Amino acid sequence: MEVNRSDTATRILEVSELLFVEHGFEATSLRMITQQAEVNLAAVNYHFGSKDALFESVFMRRFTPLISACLAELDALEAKGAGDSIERVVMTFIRPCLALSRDPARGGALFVRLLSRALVENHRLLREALSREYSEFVERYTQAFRRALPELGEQDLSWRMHFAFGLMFNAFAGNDVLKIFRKSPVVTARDPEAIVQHLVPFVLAGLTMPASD
Amino acid sequence: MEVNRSDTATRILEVSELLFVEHGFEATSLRMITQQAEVNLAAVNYHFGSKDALFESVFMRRFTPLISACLAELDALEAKGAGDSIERVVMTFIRPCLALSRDPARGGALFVRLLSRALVENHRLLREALSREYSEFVERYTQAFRRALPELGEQDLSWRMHFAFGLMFNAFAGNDVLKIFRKSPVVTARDPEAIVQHLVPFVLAGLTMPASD
DNA sequence: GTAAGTTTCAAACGGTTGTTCGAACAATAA
DNA sequence: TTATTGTTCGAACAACCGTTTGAAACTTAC
Repeated sequence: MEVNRSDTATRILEVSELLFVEHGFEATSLRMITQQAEVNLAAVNYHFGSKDALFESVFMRRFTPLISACLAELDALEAKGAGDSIERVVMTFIRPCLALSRDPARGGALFVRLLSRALVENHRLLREALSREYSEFVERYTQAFRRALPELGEQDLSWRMHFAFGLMFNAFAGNDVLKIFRKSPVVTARDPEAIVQHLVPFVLAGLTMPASD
Repeated sequence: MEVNRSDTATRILEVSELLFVEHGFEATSLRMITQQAEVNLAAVNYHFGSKDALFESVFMRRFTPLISACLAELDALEAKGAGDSIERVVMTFIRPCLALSRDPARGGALFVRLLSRALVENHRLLREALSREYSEFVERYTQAFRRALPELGEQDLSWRMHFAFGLMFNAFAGNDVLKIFRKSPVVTARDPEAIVQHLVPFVLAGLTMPASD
């Protein structure tokens, strides 16, 4: 039956998202997942086929809409002829991330951490899928950045995009490298709006400084 | 005998460093390590006690000297009265990282990736050890940044340090989030000097922009 | 009602995990 | 030399892994 199927499957998806973020893919066993989701052990293989396929489902469920939202914002910006404002281009990426972080079910916020983890872990299950299906994302943003920062050479442009996206991904993922060294985090507030309020000027300062080459 | 012991133990350490970076802690089995290091399976438990303890040894072997080197540079800078130059303060962190990245045995460069992985994975084996023994690191740099950027409020200062260190850690770890989306990396050169050349101005731009609060 | 199709369930599969053990070996010291 | 200590080795341990299976339970359609 459709309702039950969906019920079990999405319960698995949600618990998996939580556990994958908390312990990582390898350290999360199907038994941990199915116990916490209160479903039978065999349910994962029945509904998703394998643990690997489950991970892809968990990931893509959030990732595809996020990428689409960013590109849609970029489309809209360029349509109204405001594509040469670097701040606005940056915001087309920030806003969908912000929306995810605000997800009332908290699943979205979790996912940003999963995304960041998957990227630095260079996950074997995602390497092909990402470069195959989402190279458009990078191409589009490279174009957009080039247009909004016309005074930069290709070298400068590459480096600054590299730093800017790394910074933004990590900021939303809440990867506070300093927090880990001491008991109380440097920044107590995890409020996504507060992040953006400080993150955007920082990123823009780096992006708009005078060209080096 | 001392030579043999060290030989086996350090061979384990070096292979582990490589495999932990490549596959992660959980996905690296003792059998993979001992096979590649050409030592007996039981050698790990004999020399290190457990897989967990091995990880701590692998990590601390590089981490402790790195932190010490940074603090020594900071000491030297303040001793010669140049502590109010934010660029020089930043460089006291950059230079030891750079030295690690240039390690001819390549172990150092690998470690920076391991460090970054461990930080975003928030490794259970490191959480306590780091905040227990290395809070001095954060304290010292917070002081140094506060002195070099006196016009900033505490809020601004926290955020900017948060962004700056996240950026620097990721840059040295070579976590190119854009690279993953397409076949050829945005930045082909992995040359540490080239990284620094572009990284430092970017970080300084964010750190020195006008205060927001 | 019966039949067909879908989903759940307990149990087991073969394989791998980290760890332990005691014997074998090597090296040092008396 | 013998005794002692530190190290290596193969074999085994119990526990856990992802996956499969076939029967039970349930839902839907006729």
